[in-house]
Amino acid sequence: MVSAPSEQHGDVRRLVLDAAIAIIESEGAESLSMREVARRAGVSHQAPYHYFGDRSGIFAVISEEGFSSLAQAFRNVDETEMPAAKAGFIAYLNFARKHTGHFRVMFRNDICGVTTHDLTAVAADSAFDELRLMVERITGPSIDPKDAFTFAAMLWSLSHGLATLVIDGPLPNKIPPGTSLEDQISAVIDLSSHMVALEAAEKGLLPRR
Amino acid sequence: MVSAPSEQHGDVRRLVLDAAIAIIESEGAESLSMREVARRAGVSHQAPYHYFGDRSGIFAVISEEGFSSLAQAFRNVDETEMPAAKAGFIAYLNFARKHTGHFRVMFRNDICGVTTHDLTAVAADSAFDELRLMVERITGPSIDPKDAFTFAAMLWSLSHGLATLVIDGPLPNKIPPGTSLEDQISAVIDLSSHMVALEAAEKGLLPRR
DNA sequence: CGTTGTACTTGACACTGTCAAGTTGTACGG
DNA sequence: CCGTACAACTTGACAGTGTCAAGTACAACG
Repeated sequence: MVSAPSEQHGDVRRLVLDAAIAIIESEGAESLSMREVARRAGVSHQAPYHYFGDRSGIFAVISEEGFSSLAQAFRNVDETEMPAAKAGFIAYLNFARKHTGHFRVMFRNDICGVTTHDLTAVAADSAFDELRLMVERITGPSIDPKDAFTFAAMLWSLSHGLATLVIDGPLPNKIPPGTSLEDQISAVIDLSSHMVALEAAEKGLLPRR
Repeated sequence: MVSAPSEQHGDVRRLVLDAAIAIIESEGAESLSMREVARRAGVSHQAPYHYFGDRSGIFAVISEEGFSSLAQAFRNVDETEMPAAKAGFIAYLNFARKHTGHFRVMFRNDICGVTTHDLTAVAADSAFDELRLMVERITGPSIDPKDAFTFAAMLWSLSHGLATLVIDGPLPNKIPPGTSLEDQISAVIDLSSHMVALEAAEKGLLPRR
């Protein structure tokens, strides 16, 4: 019979996973080597292979963890202090900056295979469902489901694009003199949430409050 | 004295570059190997190294090409038939879908080093400048430069997020039953450009026409 | 003809992902 | 207490990879 994972078991697995995430955070997903991961975790070069099957397996688990964590972040969004859209943007960007290792992997079908690994796909789905719930909180529940999907996709695009450009893209190199990156980011977020509110209002969708 | 590159020179270089782009397009940037590139181009395993220095060098050149090409795409945007914002979104998405090999590399600092390779950085800058010019065409020239930057960053985020999600992200797996991916994409684009127009109008920035 | 430089090629090395086969420990049925 | 079974690893081997170093072929120039 299969026994529950022992502490040791969980330890090594976690150790390996954290080593991988740390490498991705500092070096990028490209230069992650299973053997280097093993070295940092203090185990043999085959231990990671034992837990994750192959290289794409470890990426898949990181991706799954990331999507679950993102869904949780959406769930925790507190829209009492500011418009839901703004809170959502901030939550998304914070997630990307805090969990850069995860974030870099989550949207890379070529290495983690959202389509091929079932658990990852499920986690990604639940994150998107959470986003759709947030849209309903922005627009009210009267919105047509198809419009809600479109709205959610738009919000996701906006959040995701901003986060990607900030983390890996050329945007930080281009801030005009006299302003800081943080200033620019919050300016973009303010502009975006204002714009979203305008759109919702024009559609007759009242932001609840 | 340095002679102009001979035909042969350009041929091999182009051959190598195109082989690399083709591999990235079909397999992703992760699994690009210099030796496989060389094999496909029919040269020795060191020929690519000769032209591009190292692996990151070939990515840098592809990235540079991509940004130049993107700048050109912005320049070619024809806003006589539809609002400039909408035309811009479509141009961006078309670029990403048509030049997927380039696009996958352009926003990956970890492998191509926008910050480290000067030519790439210059090309990225000129693409962003082109985008800012487009913003002025949307809002009119009266806009404050700082606001123009924020506006441009927002537009870039929106375009980039959508393109990324469509190409590599989980969005295509999530289209609701009864609609096609193309339908959803154009719905998101319509929503986005409508929203941008609202924002511009509210700011008193008239879309010229 | 000799030199110089470009455009490559051949050879070597340490490192990588992965397959195959061991080893260790531990839980459990008898 | 013994045997067996299975998880949790380790050790060993192999083809493939990026990159350094050293060659070769050949055109241009003096």
